[in-house]
Amino acid sequence: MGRRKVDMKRIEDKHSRQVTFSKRRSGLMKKAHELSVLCDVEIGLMVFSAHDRLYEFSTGDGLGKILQHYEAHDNEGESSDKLKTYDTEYDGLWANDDMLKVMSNLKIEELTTKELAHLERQLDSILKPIRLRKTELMMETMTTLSEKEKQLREENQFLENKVTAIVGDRGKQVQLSEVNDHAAHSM
Amino acid sequence: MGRRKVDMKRIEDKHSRQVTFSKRRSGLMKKAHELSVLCDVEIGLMVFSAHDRLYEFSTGDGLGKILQHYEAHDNEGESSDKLKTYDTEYDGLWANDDMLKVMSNLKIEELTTKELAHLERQLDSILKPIRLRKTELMMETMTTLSEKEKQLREENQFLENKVTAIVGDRGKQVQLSEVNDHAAHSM
DNA sequence: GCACCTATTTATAATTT
DNA sequence: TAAATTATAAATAGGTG
Repeated sequence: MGRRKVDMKRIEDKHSRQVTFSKRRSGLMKKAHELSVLCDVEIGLMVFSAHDRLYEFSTGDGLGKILQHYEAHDNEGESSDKLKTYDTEYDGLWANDDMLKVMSNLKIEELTTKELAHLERQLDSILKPIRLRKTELMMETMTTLSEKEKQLREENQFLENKVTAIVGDRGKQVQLSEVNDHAAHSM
Repeated sequence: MGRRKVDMKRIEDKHSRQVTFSKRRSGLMKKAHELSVLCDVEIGLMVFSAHDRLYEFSTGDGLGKILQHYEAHDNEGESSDKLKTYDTEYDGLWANDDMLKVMSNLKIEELTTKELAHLERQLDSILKPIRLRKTELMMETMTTLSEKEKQLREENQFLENKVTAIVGDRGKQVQLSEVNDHAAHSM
């Protein structure tokens, strides 16, 4: 349903895939919601991004209920209870901007495995754009310097030609060695 | 998407509701399947009809795997939207790496905590020297370019002085504008 | 109910801003 | 880069057999 028909196979272009994932994911959530409302049925939907982020939709108050329903439905119900507990108490804990402040006051030793895992993901998320930005800036600097170098080389060439034109070839030989001596001093 | 727009509320007519349920349910399943294929992601979807009949869709071999994934996931899908923005930055992290091959053959879900910890340490120790080396190389390049720039500036200055000394101040003015025109062309 | 039809609405791929 | 726009593909409401 777009400008053109799309092959039903993995989208190879990374960027397109991400964009499509975002659009179709929300489209799917919307449709799930509509079905649940129009037909008054229970629905549970979970989508894991390629990098394991969870996006979910469910009727009622959370997938938990739906999962219980599912398991009650006895589909060879596996999934031992030991992993079943998931707490919502940390939701929104990091939503504010003062994360750094909170972080610096945390006593790592006192955190649970779950909290540490959460923390680790958060830190990685923060670190990534910082590193990208650093690389970006360095790339920019290098490009600028390269251009400057090119320009200076050309000015240099132009001036050399000027000198050659004025004093002739013999004079140029002398000058070039003088230039090199001069330059060597500045290193 | 039909002969007319439909209110987003429970369809009261039993027959219409059933028909719509059937049509939209398969539409939803299809969309879930498409998303999973196009974007290469894991999806679990369960729909319970009004009469408690289960309709499900899932990638891989069954909802069981997806549910385990979900339950192991400590339900962080609801947390900080701000950080979710950076999701895309992870794309391609392994993209052009031999590591990708190794990784894709691993069944992460089947590894023990100890094995995962080991893997993590290994990855970290691989990542660190790569990053250090990259920074090192970029620093080196920038330093070299800076030095080259400095040297060229000095040669340039020297040549300019030479020209000035030979043709005098009036000639120099003319030449400098010529130089600038010349340089402008190279940008 | 199911399969097909088709006028319309909706979703979305590509493009623009 | 992301948000908005646009052109087109796809889903589907209401109907028919």
